[in-house]
Formats: sequence, C-alpha cells, structure tokens
Amino acid sequence: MEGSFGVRKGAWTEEEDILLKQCIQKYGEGKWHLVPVSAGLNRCRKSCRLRWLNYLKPNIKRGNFAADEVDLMLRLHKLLGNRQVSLANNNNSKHRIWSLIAGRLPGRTANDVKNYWNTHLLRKGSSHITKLKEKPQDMVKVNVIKPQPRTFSKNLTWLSGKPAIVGSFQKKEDMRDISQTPMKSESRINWGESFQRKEDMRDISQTPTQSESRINWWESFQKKEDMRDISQTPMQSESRINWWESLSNCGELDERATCTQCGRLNEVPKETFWAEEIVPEAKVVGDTLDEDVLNFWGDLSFDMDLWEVLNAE
DNA sequence: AACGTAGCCAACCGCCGGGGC
DNA sequence: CGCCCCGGCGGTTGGCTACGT
Repeated sequence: MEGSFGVRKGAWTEEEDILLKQCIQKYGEGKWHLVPVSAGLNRCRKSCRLRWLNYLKPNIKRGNFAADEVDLMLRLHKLLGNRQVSLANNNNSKHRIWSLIAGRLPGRTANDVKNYWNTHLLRKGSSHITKLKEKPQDMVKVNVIKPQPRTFSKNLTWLSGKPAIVGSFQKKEDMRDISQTPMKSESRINWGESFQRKEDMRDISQTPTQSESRINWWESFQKKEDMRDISQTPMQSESRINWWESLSNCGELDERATCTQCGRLNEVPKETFWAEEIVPEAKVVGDTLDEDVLNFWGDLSFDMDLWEVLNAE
C-alpha cells in the first residue's frame, strides 16, 4: 500500500500545482518518492508523478484531437491491439499500448489517448472503427528491410571518443547517401531498397551483390578485424535503449563525423546512427504485414519501442 | 427552475517488471 | 534466490459539466 496515512487525495489545488512545478523545476523529474517532501506536498509519490506527467509538464497539448491524430491513433491501436491478442499468452510482454500511441502523438499523454479512446471511439462505436473493421484484412507478402537494434558495450571506442569504424565510414565521400536517411516524406523501406542497389557501396562496406545473402554478408562482415568493436557482444546489464538515447541528443555530423553542434568526434546522432546502423544490419526477409501497416509505415519516423513490439514473437 | 442523464477527464488503484540489496 | 522499493502502466472510478426533459 502506498503510504496512505493522512495523504491528501482528489483534485489538485492551484497552490499544490505551483509547489509541484517549483519542486520539479528545481530538482528535475524522477525520484518521485522524494518529491512530496521536497515540494512540501501532502500527496503520495504516484499522485505527484501523475499530476506532473498528465497535466503540469510543459508542452502538453490540450484540447480536441486533430483529425490526423485520431487517424494515427486508430491505425496504431488496430496494429498494436492485434499484436496484443497474439501476445496475450506471453507473460513477459505486457503491452504499453497507450504510451506507445501517445509516443507518436506529440504533446499527448497516455492518459489523454486512453480517455479519448474510451469516450470518443470505443463507447460510441465510432465510424472510424467500423470502417477499419470492415476493411478486408488482406495479408500481403512483402520484403521488408528490418533494421536490427544492437547493443554495444560501454567500452566501445565510439563512446570513449576515440576514432572508430564510424569515423572511417563517414569520412568516405560515398557515404553521404547513408546520412540522408529518410524520415517522413520517404519510406524507409523504399530508401533501404534503393540504398542496396547503390554501386558505390561496394567500396565501403563490401556490400554483397544482389544474389548474395545479406545476412551471410553481415555475419562475415562481423568477423572482420576492424569490426570487432561493433560486433562485440552486448553486456547484459546495459540497456540498449539507454545507450541509444545517450547518442540521440547529438546534432548533425559533418563529413569528418564530428558533431557540428557539440564538436565531439564520433558521437553519432540518431539520424546518422540510423543510417550507419541500418547498413550492416539490414536484412531482406520475407515478412507478412497487413495492408494498414504498409500504408502508414512510411509516415512513421522510427520508434525503437514500437519496432520491438511489432517484431515481438 | 429543478431534476435526471450522459459525457468527459483527472485522479486513483492494483498490478507488474526492473533494480538494488 | 528472495525480498523490497520504485517507477510505470492499464483499468476503473468519481466528480464536474452540459444537455435534455
């Protein structure tokens, strides 16, 4: 039980909001068990956290959902909802549907999305849902470039600031195409396929010819001496996601693989990292996705959590 | 004007997984 | 390995408001 002795419940007052805001501005988010004491609030940690995340946090968008937000919500819910059914027997996967959807809707919280779904879409038997239900569930066989997230150990030279394979990759003139990773206007799938056809890539990463399995190529690639850092077995205690996020705050890279914003060498920002990551890891696999996934996939910038859910067994 | 009902949404509750010990 | 604590999640509730009768 949460420490419930004498703890205030119910609606938050303006004074409480101010105290909570001041506390978080001073100490930052997290350490929620300390927040009530630090802020001088007679509230439990969960209540403080919820109030901040769902209401007080800056950039929270209020008001009605726009049509495109609703559309994306419907598609993601259909997609994740279906996946959830198939994952129901997997004890390890409790799906964060609402938070994942909210993650694709800037300024919206999981609570907002959940409330909107339960009130506007679910209860009313929305015509949107009806349309989606009526839509034929044709399954089409497609080739998908699957970027495989990887984990690297912390002593990887990228992270210690020493020159690494990324630097040598990106110094190469021919690699400029790699850094032009498509985000929204262009399908990543299409981009990956076009990328594979580039003749210039032979020289850099010794991309196999089309008749050769890219998977085999990557496995042989990993054996190369220069690649030992990259192919290093991840340490179990290290969070792949955290590592990813630690890299994602950097700015654009120039041709020398130096960040134009912070000046650090070989710190790979998210965009460019994607390109670098997708090249050795891309695997052409036969996969089955429903039509809706294909239709909106190109509109989605990549989301690690979402990708992992979609690819979960 | 008074009452009943429906809708909305902030907040609570219980559970789960991860990490530390 | 088991226990405990914490953060985080989805499901649910309850109070407020708008609307209808």
